[in-house]
Amino acid sequence: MNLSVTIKDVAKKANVAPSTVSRVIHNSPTISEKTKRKVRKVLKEMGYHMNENARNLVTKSTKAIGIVMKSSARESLYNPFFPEVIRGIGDFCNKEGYSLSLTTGETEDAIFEDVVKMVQGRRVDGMIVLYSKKDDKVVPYLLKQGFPFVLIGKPSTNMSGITFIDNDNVQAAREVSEFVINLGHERIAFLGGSPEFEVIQDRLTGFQQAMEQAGVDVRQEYIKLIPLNRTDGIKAIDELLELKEAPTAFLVMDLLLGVLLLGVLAEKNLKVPQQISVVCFNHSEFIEFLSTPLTTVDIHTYQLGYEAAKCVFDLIANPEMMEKSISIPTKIIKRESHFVAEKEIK
Amino acid sequence: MNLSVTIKDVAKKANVAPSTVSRVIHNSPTISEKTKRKVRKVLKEMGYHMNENARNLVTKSTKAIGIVMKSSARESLYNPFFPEVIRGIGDFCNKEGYSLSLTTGETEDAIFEDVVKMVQGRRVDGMIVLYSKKDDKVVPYLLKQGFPFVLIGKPSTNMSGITFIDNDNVQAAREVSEFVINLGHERIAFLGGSPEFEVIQDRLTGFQQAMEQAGVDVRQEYIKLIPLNRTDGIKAIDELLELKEAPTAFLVMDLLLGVLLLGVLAEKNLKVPQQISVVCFNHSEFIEFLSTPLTTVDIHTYQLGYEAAKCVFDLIANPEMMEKSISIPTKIIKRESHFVAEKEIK
DNA sequence: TTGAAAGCGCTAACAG
DNA sequence: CTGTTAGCGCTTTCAA
Repeated sequence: MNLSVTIKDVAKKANVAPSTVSRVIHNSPTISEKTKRKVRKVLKEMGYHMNENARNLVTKSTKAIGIVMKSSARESLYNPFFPEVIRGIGDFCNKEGYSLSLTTGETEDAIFEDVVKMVQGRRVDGMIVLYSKKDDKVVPYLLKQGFPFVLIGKPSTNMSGITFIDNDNVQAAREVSEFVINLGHERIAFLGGSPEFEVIQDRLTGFQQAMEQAGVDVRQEYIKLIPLNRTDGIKAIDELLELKEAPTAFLVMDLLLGVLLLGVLAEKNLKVPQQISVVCFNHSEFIEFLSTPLTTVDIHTYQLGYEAAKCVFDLIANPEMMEKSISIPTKIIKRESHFVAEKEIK
Repeated sequence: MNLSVTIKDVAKKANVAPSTVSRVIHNSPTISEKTKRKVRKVLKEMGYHMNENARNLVTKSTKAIGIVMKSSARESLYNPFFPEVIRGIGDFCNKEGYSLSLTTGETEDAIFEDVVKMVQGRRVDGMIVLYSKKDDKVVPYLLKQGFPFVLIGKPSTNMSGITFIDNDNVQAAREVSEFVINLGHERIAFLGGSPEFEVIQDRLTGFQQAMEQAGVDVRQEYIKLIPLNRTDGIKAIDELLELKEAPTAFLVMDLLLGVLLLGVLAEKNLKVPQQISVVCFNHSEFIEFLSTPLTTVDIHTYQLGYEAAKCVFDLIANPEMMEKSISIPTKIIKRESHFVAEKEIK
């Protein structure tokens, strides 16, 4: 391992004071071009590189931002949200010369400990919390510490002072519902997602609003709020399809449930889009690999991450900044997973 | 923001020397229980927390390990490898009280810069490189620096002194080929993966070995080495299916290609497993959501990450350690995506 | 325009 | 068993 070259070493070799070397590194305007050239030469010759720890110690900044993952990274396994959002955050941080630090805990408590370590240990300048969960300790802690952080998602009720980035899920669901309604559908199913997530509540609201406005009844038996797994998914789908008046269209809350649905429909020989329309939240390039061209709602995960990073930087630069919330628009990516129902055709 | 409590503050309040506080924190046996109790009380009262930067500066360790991502995190987007391997690494690091630091660059050069910053800036104690690519600068750099690192994958040719973790892909492919051959298949296709990846070469070798040993001809037109995307995938699959003697079994190198294949087969009304057998590398829990029960090869991505982390810790603890390589076994997860061909039935 | 000196918060000899 | 002292490598007044 290369013995490390310090500012002192460089200073000695260049016949200047350490402080001068420091100034050259920071390109201070008070240093003559001549010395700068001289010092830079030695810097290069000796292969100098900054010891970030020393710098951080004195500047009290770390050039790193922390990312709080959902308890159990496992949950992120299924869908591309995690890598996509990291990519967004990473891109912005990279531009600013910042690095990323992840929590590694698996349980809620372990993650909380990670966060405390990052914050109190001054390992990061700011944090991005990748989830929003009720009764979670992380956000309240960060809030109490006055530590700069941004939440991706919607803060749970009655918390203020939080800057967050989210989609307008009410609006997105309304739009997509209108789209399906305008195709002529009236028997529309709302499939998937645990009701405890804000996201699902919002989308449900949007769905109901659209239905109401169109004067179409929302039938409770068409609404299936279920956890994201095969068993519950199959069960819900079967129940829906066995209804005397089975739905003609499905609003699916997650791509994986969409895949599941397509499988079941294929088994039952129900053709998409000829017999059933399907629209699915959380677009991913993955859908290109499916044989059925699925219409999806793109929530722009990358943007979510990118904007979150941006906000955290603003917050770091100006800690007294008012909290704000940013809404990332969603977009319907239309493919042929739906048909124009009779009502419309006539 | 909480003004930070330092060891000095605590020392003053507890009427001891800073070094004593430090010793208490590290639970040094040379401190009397009495002082320990006293100091610990003050520690708690004042909400003391270590400043890691200061500690790192003097101990020259960082309690963090760096992860080098593939250029373009985008590539990792499609499959669960990335989150899974991170989970494995993270679990181990968490046990050791280490945190993770990710490269954020998108281009090869940017990533290289990130690595240099991490290494020279002493931001991490060791690194894990998540890919193995020919002509990549990262591994040679780490090697030259004598910096502790572990490679996930197989080092490109003629590099020694590298500790790496990999699957035995030759063996895995041989096994899975034997499995398919034993089902009675002779027209077996090998689908997918750019030939420039070691992984693909190894699997191809294993496939050929198994075929040879079984005395079955390997037909070149059954081997399709293609990049992982819809267009090329569809093209290759179509070509295979249009052969006068189309394959009766497919060895697919990636889950996504498997999904694509299932779609095409369904469209052509070819039943899996009744008419065609499919075996797919890179198992993921995702396959539970597919309607066709696909037989897959589990490469144990989590383990790959976990073992890599372990190795890096060994290397950090003992830098002079001989390089070694660890092979993570693979496992065939049998489902019903294959049939027993006539040869066997008779 | 540059240098000297102090100190960031911590650890680690070395005394006592 | 505990205190004193001297840095780790860097930045930053303050003086010159």
